[in-house]
Amino acid sequence: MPIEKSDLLQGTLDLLILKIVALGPVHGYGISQRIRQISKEVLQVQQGSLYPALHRLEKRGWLEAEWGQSSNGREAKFYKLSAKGRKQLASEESNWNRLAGAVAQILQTAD
Amino acid sequence: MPIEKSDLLQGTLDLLILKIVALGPVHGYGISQRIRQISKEVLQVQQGSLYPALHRLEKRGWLEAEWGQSSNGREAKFYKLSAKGRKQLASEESNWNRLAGAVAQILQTAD
DNA sequence: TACTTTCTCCTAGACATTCGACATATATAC
DNA sequence: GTATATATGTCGAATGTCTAGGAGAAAGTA
Repeated sequence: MPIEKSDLLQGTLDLLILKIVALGPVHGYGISQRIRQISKEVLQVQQGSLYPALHRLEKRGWLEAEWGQSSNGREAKFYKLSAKGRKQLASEESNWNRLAGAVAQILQTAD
Repeated sequence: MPIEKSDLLQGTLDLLILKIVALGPVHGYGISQRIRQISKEVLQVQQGSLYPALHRLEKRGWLEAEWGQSSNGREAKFYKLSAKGRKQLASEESNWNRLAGAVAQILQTAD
């Protein structure tokens, strides 16, 4: 019964989405599945977080959306990275490394 | 001129504070200094984040506070970890490792 | 046929956290 | 006497995430 903490590290959702989309066009539902799979069920995006995030990223010009057909013939909105999005991803990735590295430093202070 | 992103990874502030306090009694101002120093200026806690966080952690019973004198003779509120706080730190630390590891996995997906 | 699950999109409201700006006071250095 | 560093705090706005809903179409099961 230990309370399971949140399914994400706050503030990393945009980064995760950009990274997944960078691998090739995907629809929203597919993004959430891939995040779960690649992270071996550790990370999990709720739909109420996912779709607002996608709209946010699209509005900022980092993602471009287009309706198409998913692998089983259903309508789905596919996202791909824009040039701006690629830059943003690089920036967020290095920022993550900087900050996560710094947190690691603090956690490693001998005690 | 690239916009400097935030000074913290959202959601890690409690963990950082607990970890610093675990090293020995400190006052709030000292906590923010140590976080900055150990992280080599990468992480920085704003006062508007720090004090509410300290009160929050105290209210939850993870920190205990006591007024005393800082090294230069001024009044300062010193915090130390409670037993509950030690457990919480352990839990947050392992949670961080889990989640940060999962993020790393996603960032390492070959592309 | 009817029922359930899976896939796919979406929004609204509540909640917690963080930030920027402000307010206050003492000690030290110039 | 004026500025800087030390020290604590509050308030309001902005942001992001979650819970809890709603919707429909396809596919699998009874």
